[in-house]
Parts: sequence; structure tokens; C-alpha cells
Amino acid sequence: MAESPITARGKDFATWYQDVVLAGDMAEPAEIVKGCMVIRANGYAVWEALQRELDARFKATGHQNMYFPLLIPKSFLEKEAEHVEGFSPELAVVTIAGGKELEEPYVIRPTSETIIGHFFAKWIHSWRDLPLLVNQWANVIRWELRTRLFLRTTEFLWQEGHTAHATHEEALEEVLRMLDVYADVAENVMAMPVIKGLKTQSEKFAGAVSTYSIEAMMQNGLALQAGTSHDLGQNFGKAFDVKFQNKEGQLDYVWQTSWGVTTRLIGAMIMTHSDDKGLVLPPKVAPTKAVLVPIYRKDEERSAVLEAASKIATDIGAKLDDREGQSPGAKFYHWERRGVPVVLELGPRDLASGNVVLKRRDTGVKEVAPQQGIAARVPAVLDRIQADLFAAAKQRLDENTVYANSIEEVEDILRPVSAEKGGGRFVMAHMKDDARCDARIKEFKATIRCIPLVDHCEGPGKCIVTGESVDRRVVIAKAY
RNA sequence: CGGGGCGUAGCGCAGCCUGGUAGCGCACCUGCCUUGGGCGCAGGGGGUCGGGCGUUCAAAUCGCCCCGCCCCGACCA
Repeated sequence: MAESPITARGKDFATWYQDVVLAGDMAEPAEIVKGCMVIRANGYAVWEALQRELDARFKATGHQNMYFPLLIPKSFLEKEAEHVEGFSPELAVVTIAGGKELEEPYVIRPTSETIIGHFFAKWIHSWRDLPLLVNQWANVIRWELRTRLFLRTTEFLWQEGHTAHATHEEALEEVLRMLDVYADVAENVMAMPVIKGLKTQSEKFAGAVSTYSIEAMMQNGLALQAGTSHDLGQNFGKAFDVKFQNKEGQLDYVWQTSWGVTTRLIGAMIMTHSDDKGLVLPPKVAPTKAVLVPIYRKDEERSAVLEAASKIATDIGAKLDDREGQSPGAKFYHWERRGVPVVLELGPRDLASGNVVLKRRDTGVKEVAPQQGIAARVPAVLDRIQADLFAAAKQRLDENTVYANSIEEVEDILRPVSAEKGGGRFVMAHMKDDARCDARIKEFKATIRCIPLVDHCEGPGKCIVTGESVDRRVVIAKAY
């Protein structure tokens, strides 16, 4: 097993994250107060970019956006036994309103299966009403014991899709279709490779028949669940009496799905790409893709440089940083911290030579390019950065994925080697989807992340805990 | 709820042990100067030292009590 290059983002990753990436208002994506997020301009613009990409795909697959109430009667939650059991500990409950004790308390939505189930029951009567494909962009509250900016906050923003279908087959297709949409956005927009897989029964969503997820690896080797898609079976259909008459004239409960991604994606992206200098954003989500910094000394230079800079900035759609009273150096650092993929420099020297200097945020490499054709060069460089970021992350994932053939070997691989490297690896081993196996892995402070949809190697083998035959290896890792 | 730590200027901190009228860096304001990777110099504004009580001639500093925050563990997108 080769020593991985990710130790610099090891145990002390939280400190790095806090001090470097989120340092005060230097990078200004967000801050946290009382476990809740304040997302500032730079961070929110990233979220908007993700929303655009996701929403376009939801629409393309026939979904409609709707909005449902924030406050849900507590009794709704109680209709599905597993659901209420899973969410009870983290509910925020409203018991007083309008100065009076409420007859029935409301919960602030931790997720909307129940209230949407309530409305589905009113709206669905016939097979002709199906499938019903709904998405909601909203905030939710989950009272977690421990919060971490972007990764786990009391309140977070997300999208939750909720669909109802006439058959289980069709519902399952939807579950996998949306999982594919998430993987597509993660890999092709966020430049973050993911593993698609099925959660074990112990790890599934409370109230689901089965849960699928995409799992990503952060720079320190820890896993992060980046999106989930649930097959709800008829559990909520039965709980909320969502019945329809099928083509044969018989009554049946609908088959439902739900799926979501959250503002955690922003954190995932930061921890996948950023470095000690601050944010590194993939061009496709970067709020500002290119900035041009003009450089001049004297007044006569100033007007000539600014005129040329303004023209070039307009041509390539870059932001012109013409702030007075800031040195060029200060401006370079400013944009570097904020993760702007490309920063261009234009000074008297370039004016004379007809060139412009172009610097990549990801590699730090500078190139001198002719002003002629820069409008085509910048997009090409942005594409290249996007591709290189993905490739680097993929390589990191591959290099830190190892195979184990016994439980001892798993333990050995996951054992913290040093303070920096807290066992941050993906371990592939044959394991059965059995609570005993999940429990055994938890002893190493790790979890079975998923049973990959695509067999990554070798095929069948014997479970390293129960000895039973299983058809493929699962992903085991420590996680955020 | 356990185990640690911290509250002093907008932010980050020193001062506390050994009480004596509050300081540094960054940021901010003014002027000059500079600008190809955080310019420099000079001047300036800004603080009920988390709160209360006590000890003392005198408390940021010592004692007691409260309050708040952060980190680590248990819960999780």
C-alpha cells in the first residue's frame, strides 16, 4: 500500500477547513452560528449554480417544482412507524403559537414525505394520475448533536424529490434515474468522482424499503455521503392511504420514491478541491470564472491599461478588477482565496507585446497568451481545469481504495496510522447486508458506506464476518 | 450529557502566575508614496477587559457564583 499524498488534509482537516477556507470573511462562503448557516454571497452563488444544474435535469426528466408547508402536524410523522422512530430525536417542535399552547404541536419539517403523502392522497385517484413527479426546493431542520459548517448544520437547504408510481418496477427505475442525475452532477459539474451504491438495511432512510447513495472521498480519505435516493415501496402509501384504481379497476397503494441533495454539496466540493491557499472551485460552479487584474504605475499607463483591460474583460466575459487603492498583489490574493479558476494580468509590458498573462488557480501555473484569440483561450483553459480537477480527485480515490479479505485486514487498514492520517481509506471487502456486519465495522469507527451498483472487482466471495456467499465487495470507510 | 479549552477594540491575540489606571498584529480613517504576488512611511479613531458579588487603598489580574462560546465523543444529509 503506497503512502497516499493526502496526509496534509488529515486529522487536522477541520482546522484547515476553518482556518484556511472559511477564515473570517476572507473567503466568505459562509459562517455558522448556533449550528445554523449564514451563507454569504460567494457561497450562495455556488449553491445557485448547483441548483441550476440540478433543476434543469429534474425538469428534463419530467419533474415539477412545488412547495409544501414548513410546519407539519406532529401526528403526520407518527403515521409511519420507522419514520417517526428515525426522526424523533432530531425534531424541532412548535408547541406554542399566537401566545397559546397548541392543541396539536407542529414539527418543523425534517423532510417532507409525510406532508406530501397527505397531499398525494388527495390528488391521486386513478392510474391516469400517475406517475406524479414532484420536487421541492426548501430548508429543513434537524436537531443534530454536533454540527459542522456545510456538512451537518441544524438548518440546511436542499431539494427533495417525491414521486408516486403505479408499480414497484417503475418506482425503482425512478430511484436509479435520480441517483444517476446526482452522479452526473457530482462528476461532471462538481468534478467530484462518486461511487453509486445501495445502503445496507442498517443505514437506510427511516421508512424506506431501500436507500441508494452516492459516496465521495474527501482529500483526507474520509467518505462523505453526497446524495440519496430512496425506494419507499408502499410504506408511505399505506401510512397516508394513497390509493389509486389501476387499469384492471382494482385499488392499490402507490409506490413512492424520494431523493435529495443538500448544501452539504458545497462542503463536499470544498473538501475535494480546495488547498491551503483557500477555495478551489470547479469552473462550472464558480460564481466568477475569470478576473482580469490591470497593472499600471503612472497615470498615462493607467488609462491605456484600463482601456485595453476593459475591452479584453468584456470580450472574454471576465470581471475587471479596477478597484483603486489596492495593489495588484493584493488583488491576486483576494481572488485566489475565493477560488476564481482563472486570473488574468494585463500591464504595460503586455500592452507592448500584445499578450496577456493567464494564471490557473488549480495548478498555479502562469501562461503568456496573445491578446488575439484570448476569448477562445480562456474557455479552453476553464474546460481543462474542470477536467484536471476531476482527474486529480479520481486518482486520489483510486489510490486510496484498497482491498481486504479478512476482518483483521479491514481493521488494520482503518487503524489510524498517525494523527494526520486517521485511517482515511475506502476498503473493499466482501460483506453481507446484515446488522451483525454493520456492527462489526462500527467497532473500527467506520461504516459500510454502500454496496456498489457496479461490481468494482472480482465478483462473488465469502462474507468476511458471516462466511456466507455474497456477490460483490462493499465499500467500508470512516465518514464525516 | 460526559471530557478538554476559551471569553480583553470589527477580527486574531498578549497581559493574569507575581494586583498599580490596558497593549500588539490585521482591518479602518487622513496625508505622502508605491503598484508584474498581501507596498512603505507618518499621523489618527476605536475597549462598561462576558456578568455579578467579594477581598484590597487599588482588580483584566486574586476568590466565589452565574452566563456565553469553541473543540473532542454519542445522533446524522
